[in-house]
Amino acid sequence: MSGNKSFRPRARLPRGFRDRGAAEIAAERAVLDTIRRIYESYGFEPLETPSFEYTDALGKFLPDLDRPNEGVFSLQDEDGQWLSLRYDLTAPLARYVAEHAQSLPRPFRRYQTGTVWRNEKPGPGRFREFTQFDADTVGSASPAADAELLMMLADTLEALDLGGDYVIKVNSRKLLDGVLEAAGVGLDDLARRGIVLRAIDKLDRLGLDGLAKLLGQGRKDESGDFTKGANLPATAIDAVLKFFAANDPESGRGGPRSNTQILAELQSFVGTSTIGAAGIADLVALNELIAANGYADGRIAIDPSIVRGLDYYTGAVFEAQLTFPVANEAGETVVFGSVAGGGRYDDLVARFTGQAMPATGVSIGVSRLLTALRNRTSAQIAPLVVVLAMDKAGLAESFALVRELRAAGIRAEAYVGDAGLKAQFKYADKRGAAIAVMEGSDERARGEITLKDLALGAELAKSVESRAAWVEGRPAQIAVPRGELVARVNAMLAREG
RNA sequence: GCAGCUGUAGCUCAGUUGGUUAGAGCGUCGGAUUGUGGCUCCGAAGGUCGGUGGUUCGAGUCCACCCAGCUGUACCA
Repeated sequence: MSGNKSFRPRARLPRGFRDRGAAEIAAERAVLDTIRRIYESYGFEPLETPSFEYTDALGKFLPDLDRPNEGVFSLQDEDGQWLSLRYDLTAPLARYVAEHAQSLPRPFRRYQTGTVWRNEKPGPGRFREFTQFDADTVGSASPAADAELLMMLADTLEALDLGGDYVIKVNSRKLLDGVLEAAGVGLDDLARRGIVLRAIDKLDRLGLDGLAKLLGQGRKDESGDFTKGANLPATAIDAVLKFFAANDPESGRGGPRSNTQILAELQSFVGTSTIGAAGIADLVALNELIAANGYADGRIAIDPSIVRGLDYYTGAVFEAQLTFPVANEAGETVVFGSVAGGGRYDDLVARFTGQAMPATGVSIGVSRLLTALRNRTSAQIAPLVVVLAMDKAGLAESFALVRELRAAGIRAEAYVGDAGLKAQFKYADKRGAAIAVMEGSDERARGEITLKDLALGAELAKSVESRAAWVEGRPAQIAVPRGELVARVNAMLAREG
């Protein structure tokens, strides 16, 4: 590289990764603070774990290959062991609990936020590096633990001003297993079960027709790509389709139906399946709790078509979807996944310990949520005062001025560039500064400073016609005694609101 | 991975049936104005026309392959 003088690296970002500026950071902080406030009010306590874990602890080794799955970013440690960047916060939690089970209270309820990484193809609202905010309850098999998380998620989304713009859909993997069992798909037929579950997951996009094809021979999409089907017998396909036709919460018999109505009709579809009956019992218990607390008003809705991709889920599964269309930078409406999800993963800790340890959790996709809200929210940033550099003699005094302002709790900076005054004003504009402070030789001689209200000045500039008048008039600026700096700045900021 | 669409200045785009030196707006920088943001005027910088090969007297324009981006789809262990 150094041998080739003409080489210049192209300044560019790896795909799926993003730079984030002041506005987005402020917006994310606001969201994180809100979520944290709600989670803490529920009594969850914080936990942090490292970005890297041993790949086997994440369960990301390819079967029969001494190599991590491509979906995680991995590297080999000096001793040859594989490390991977965490792809969610749940697997590290399972490792943590397995490592410290003896000393933790049970149920153990913790929250955690942080960056996770997935080496996948990026898309709308899908990044290779993003922020999640999780809460989990480990050590309780009770539907009360799931219900609590659902209600807390609803409270959180409300606190994020999403009231009326989301729905949390709940299902149970046990229920799905029961339906499949009743339809003749054995629980041990993992490959076929996977295909069927993935097909069900696409019901909202493909409809019953698409689902029927995926359960049978397969389906060709508009682009001509063929997706292999599950090759179920016709009777099984009928049974599954009937189940979803009857339990579509949207279209079923004219409008959305209540959780109780849906639950009442589930029984006939699981037949004699024990696991199916258990799934229904879980959902009934869960619904009683949320209904008694007023959350079954459409915010939390039973929806038997919710599956979730991760295969470690064992019981309740849920996801929060936004109910308004999301547009990309080009203004096109785009297919946008759920902004939060979760469920019960009763076997994840036992992977390490061999001891049963039921657990359930929820995860908010903070990055995706921020993308969806991009055009709806703008976080407030404290106003900025810039002290301009008039001449070298005043530099030390500039720093004295900003120190005074900061001591009074005002965000202030001294201009440290070397451009002329005109450029300094442009700089202050670009920074979005509220006030510029000037103390040149004229002011010093009189023991004064000059304050300029930049927002007001910009307003007044619209009605100024000649440059001479604009310069001479010096709109929106006043000379005040040096000693009144803080008081006058505060007064000016107060006027801005 | 599969498919469709799109690649021309920092950004948004124009560029005729292939024809001199590839343009505009915005933005950037400088000046008019050596201590005042806006408006106006003047000037400047900024381009491997995504890449390679081909057709042609001549290619930003036509052809082939490749690359990248977007969107959808698949996969997401």
